[in-house]
Amino acid sequence: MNDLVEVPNSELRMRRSTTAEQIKRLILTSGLRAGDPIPTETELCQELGVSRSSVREAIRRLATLDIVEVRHGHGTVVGQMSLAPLVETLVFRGVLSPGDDLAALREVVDMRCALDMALSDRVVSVHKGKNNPTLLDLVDRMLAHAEAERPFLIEDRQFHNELLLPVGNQLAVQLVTAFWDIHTAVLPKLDLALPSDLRQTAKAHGDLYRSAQQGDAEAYRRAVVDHYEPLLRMLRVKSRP
Amino acid sequence: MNDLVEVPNSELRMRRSTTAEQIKRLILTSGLRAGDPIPTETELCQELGVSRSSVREAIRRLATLDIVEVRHGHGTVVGQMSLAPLVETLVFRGVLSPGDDLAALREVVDMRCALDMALSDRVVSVHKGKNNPTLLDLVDRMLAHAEAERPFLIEDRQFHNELLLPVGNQLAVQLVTAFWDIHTAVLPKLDLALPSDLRQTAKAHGDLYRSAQQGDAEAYRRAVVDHYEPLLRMLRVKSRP
DNA sequence: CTTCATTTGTTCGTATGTATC
DNA sequence: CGATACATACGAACAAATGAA
Repeated sequence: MNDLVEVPNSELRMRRSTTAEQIKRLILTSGLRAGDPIPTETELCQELGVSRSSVREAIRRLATLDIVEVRHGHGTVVGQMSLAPLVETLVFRGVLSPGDDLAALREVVDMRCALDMALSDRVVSVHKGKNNPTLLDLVDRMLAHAEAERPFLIEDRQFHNELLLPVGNQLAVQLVTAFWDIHTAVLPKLDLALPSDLRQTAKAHGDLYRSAQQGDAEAYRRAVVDHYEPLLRMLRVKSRP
Repeated sequence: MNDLVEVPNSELRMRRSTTAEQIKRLILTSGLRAGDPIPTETELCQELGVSRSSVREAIRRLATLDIVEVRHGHGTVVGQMSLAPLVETLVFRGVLSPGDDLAALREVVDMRCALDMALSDRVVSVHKGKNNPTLLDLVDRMLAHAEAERPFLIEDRQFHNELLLPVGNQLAVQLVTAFWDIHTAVLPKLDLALPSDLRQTAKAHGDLYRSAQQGDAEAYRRAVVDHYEPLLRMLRVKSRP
């Protein structure tokens, strides 16, 4: 009965899951870069031969991955391909807390620490003997905020960003920043008392930069451990009731 | 004519960007886990008070992030929240090669190496003195394939997976696997001769496991460097014409 | 094996909000 | 201010896949 039905299925399968793929290929073959505009929805409908809704869902998919960026009333441009999707996925996994209490968050902090350790030699070598006013200023502001008993999330995030920027690996910077985002997004959603060792945390950042500037890799790695140790200890305690 | 339409605008604004958020909240408040079914599209339309198209686009977004998984003709279930979105984003960034030749791929391989180095102590400690038949078998098969001049991607991927599994950090395993996927997906799409030092690569894997088993962290780290060195060298050469 | 209900996939038409000129 | 182009949203209809009766 259905012997004669020639590949109606695979035909659809080829298209269904690949409307987004076709748009990606179009971006590649057109040599577009981040920020360049891509064809409008109606143009894509004609070029790809699919309906408006399909194009919209495909664009939604690509926008979710930050491969394109939709600007309401203006158009769609090629995106920055950031790690935003990674952040959203892992934040949700963290707040879902799959039975194992805090395991997801602990793994995120664990990886932050591991990344900092892995990059320690390079961080130290690029900052050795140099003076970075931005980092010095950030450390000062963190110390001031700590004295005033106020948090300093913005400075914290920017500090880690600036510290890794000169190593020359964009992906590394983005990964560290992404895990920072995940960490700070998940932590408040779980109703546990924040450590709030503000002074200790601010001081740890100062130690990080100072040891890097002095070219002391061992001291830098000790500062990394000090930086995460209170938080990791709290997570371990909380997760073993 | 439309004077009676009360606040259609702000109402829409509130909902527009949060249809996906509402579904996420529904998953959380319902205490659903990976694999559990979520309401059907029509049910979500009623519960959230939006059209089917909006629900579909929201679900598409969540499916892209692997927060849900859609099964045609069956329904939608909570997803695994894997790192698939990270892989797709970075693969595309890799093949887009933004002017800087091979820089994206080089950074990915660089991060693979950094992750392996960061986890070296833990890998060595969990394998020290133990016998893992799976890893031994994988090394044997890689050596056999190398002798027969055939690639062994499947064994390679599984080797790194098995090697890191016992460290107890799911995220670390997934990150390493994700970067492996990105690396092997991007490399063939750039038309450059693969190194194809099959024997050397197979031998490097044997060295990795052997040094871990013997508890020699220094030897393990040397094996990591040997494992990536040919590829990194090729990338550096190719990118500086 | 067939039939049927359920669910997702695709398409079309229409109306509305939004940004640019 | 209007005009145009674009994205956003909704609803209805039909196609395709799945699973159970």
